[in-house]
Amino acid sequence: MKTMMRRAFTTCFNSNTLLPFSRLGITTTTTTPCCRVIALLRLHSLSQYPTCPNPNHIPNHLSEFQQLLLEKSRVGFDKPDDALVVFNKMLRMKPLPSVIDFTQLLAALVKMKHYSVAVSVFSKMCSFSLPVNIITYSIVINCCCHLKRVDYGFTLLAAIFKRGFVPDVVTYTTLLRGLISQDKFLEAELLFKNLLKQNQVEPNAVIFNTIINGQCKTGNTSQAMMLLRYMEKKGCMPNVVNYSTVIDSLSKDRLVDDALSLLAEMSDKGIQPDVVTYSSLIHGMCNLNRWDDITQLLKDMDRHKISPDKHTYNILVDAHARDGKVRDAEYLIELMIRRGQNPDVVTYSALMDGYCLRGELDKALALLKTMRNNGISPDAHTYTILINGYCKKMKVDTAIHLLEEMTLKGLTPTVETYSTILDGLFRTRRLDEAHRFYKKMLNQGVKLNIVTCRILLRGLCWNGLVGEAMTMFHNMESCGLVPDICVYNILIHGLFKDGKVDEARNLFQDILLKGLRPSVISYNSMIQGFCQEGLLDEAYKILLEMEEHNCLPDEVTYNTLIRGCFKNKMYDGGCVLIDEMVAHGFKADASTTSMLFDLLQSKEQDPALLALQKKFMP
DNA sequence: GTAGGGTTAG
Repeated sequence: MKTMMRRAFTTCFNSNTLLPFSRLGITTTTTTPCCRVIALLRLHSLSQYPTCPNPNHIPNHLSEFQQLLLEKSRVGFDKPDDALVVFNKMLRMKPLPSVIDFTQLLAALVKMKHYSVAVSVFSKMCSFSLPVNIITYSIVINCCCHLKRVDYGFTLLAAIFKRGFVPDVVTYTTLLRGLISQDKFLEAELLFKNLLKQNQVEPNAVIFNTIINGQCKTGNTSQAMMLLRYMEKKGCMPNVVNYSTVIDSLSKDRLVDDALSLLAEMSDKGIQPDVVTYSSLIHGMCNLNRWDDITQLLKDMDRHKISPDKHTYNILVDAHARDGKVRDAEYLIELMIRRGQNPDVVTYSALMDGYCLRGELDKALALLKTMRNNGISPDAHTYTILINGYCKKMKVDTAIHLLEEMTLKGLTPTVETYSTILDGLFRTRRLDEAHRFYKKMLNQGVKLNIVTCRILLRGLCWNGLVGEAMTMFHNMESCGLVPDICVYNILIHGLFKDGKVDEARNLFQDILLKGLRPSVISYNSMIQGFCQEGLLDEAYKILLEMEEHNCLPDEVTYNTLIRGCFKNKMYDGGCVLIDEMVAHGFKADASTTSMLFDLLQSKEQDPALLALQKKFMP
């Protein structure tokens, strides 16, 4: 009897309904697509790397100063004072070193990231009336930008004009980058437009890319694409960096097929893609689990004699680790070492994330030690991954201990670190501690982001404090945080769970009023809420509304509604929906299947139920 | 020949 019923299921719902292994990313065969990726990498014929020139070789035609400087820029200025020693030596030289020599000193300091020292050397140069030129100024403006003082950069621009120098395209590019890095993209765009309008600069691919990149980073990839077209129209041929920037942004937006079109386009135009172009695309494909495309891209790289670099390997290690394939990730790391690409903190953190996702905390912890033994310092992100692993296993005390440890090691916990622990405290229902911890993180000056808000709202709802969640929701905008669709979804779910149907209904209506689009999760939450309350009519109306708003129902939508029908003894409706679901290519999930299983065994004498039993038992 | 600005990984 049971076998017969199971057979009925398999014909009706296709196979592996109960255990959709492949969709969980768990595969038991050995010829998975990602294995092919690894096999391909192993066969990659491009393991020859250009030999580096001997870094210890110092040409003997350099001046005494230049030798000193070259030495310093290689070993680095241990203390900023070293640079001042060199500077003072230069001041005593006869004849006085040239403007190029002094500018080289600044450039060497920039290379060591001693931006503030460079600025103070420059101001000394000015006070001694030493010669400077537009290049010197551009370097110092760049330092100001790195020190988050783009305003000083503009003060220097004024000084440039005052002294009769002419800012060039590099000067302006530096300033634009400074503005963008300080979230002043609109100002940057305005300045750029004015520079073009007034013919102040002859724009090149770099300055265009600065703006293109700014548009990409502010979520306007389509505008970046338009600028790519515009620069070409203006006679400035886009290069591989311009294309790679847009391709990367498209890949991040999951528009990988558009990214592939751009790749084809650049090849048509004779612009050779490089390892960055391919790595960006591979990253995009990894996010969508499009393993066949990854294989194809790696083949293309091989054909074009482009070797994967550390970034490429890190992307692949991360993709495998996140897919739970830690053995493959480990193997990729071995492979990258053999290919001369040294794994770094990003590589090992990705692997650690894989261990944590599988709950293999011992391995994750052991990896932390391995990293240290290999001279790689775990950073704040590494610790956050580990902390997240412990929180997900409900071992919040260990997580808090790790937070203390990282602080002792001089690492600054980020908002992600704190949010992770907060989530752990909520999950373990340690409400008082969550509250205290939240206050503490605010006192630390941590700036909340939208993810923290989601954690707080979900934590409050989860613990039956929907009222507090709603209060927080109403205060969000005063903190400069705009609720997104996830926030609405969390609250709708919470309100229904608390029986607050009217409030949930109102909030759902607010979504459109706020100019947001309900996601499939929003609709599913509404359907689930209405079904729970026995409001099947309203639940069904939501399904129709989805179709009106071009939001395709998914497996969860149908399963929720079908279970709602069964629970409310609407067997006919459930039956129709099952047919519709199967017609859309979806299957019953485990919970619906077991519910139906029970119904088929039921001895209840409902005519609709009998019809249902007849339908599923041949 | 000589000094400055651009794209990728958690």
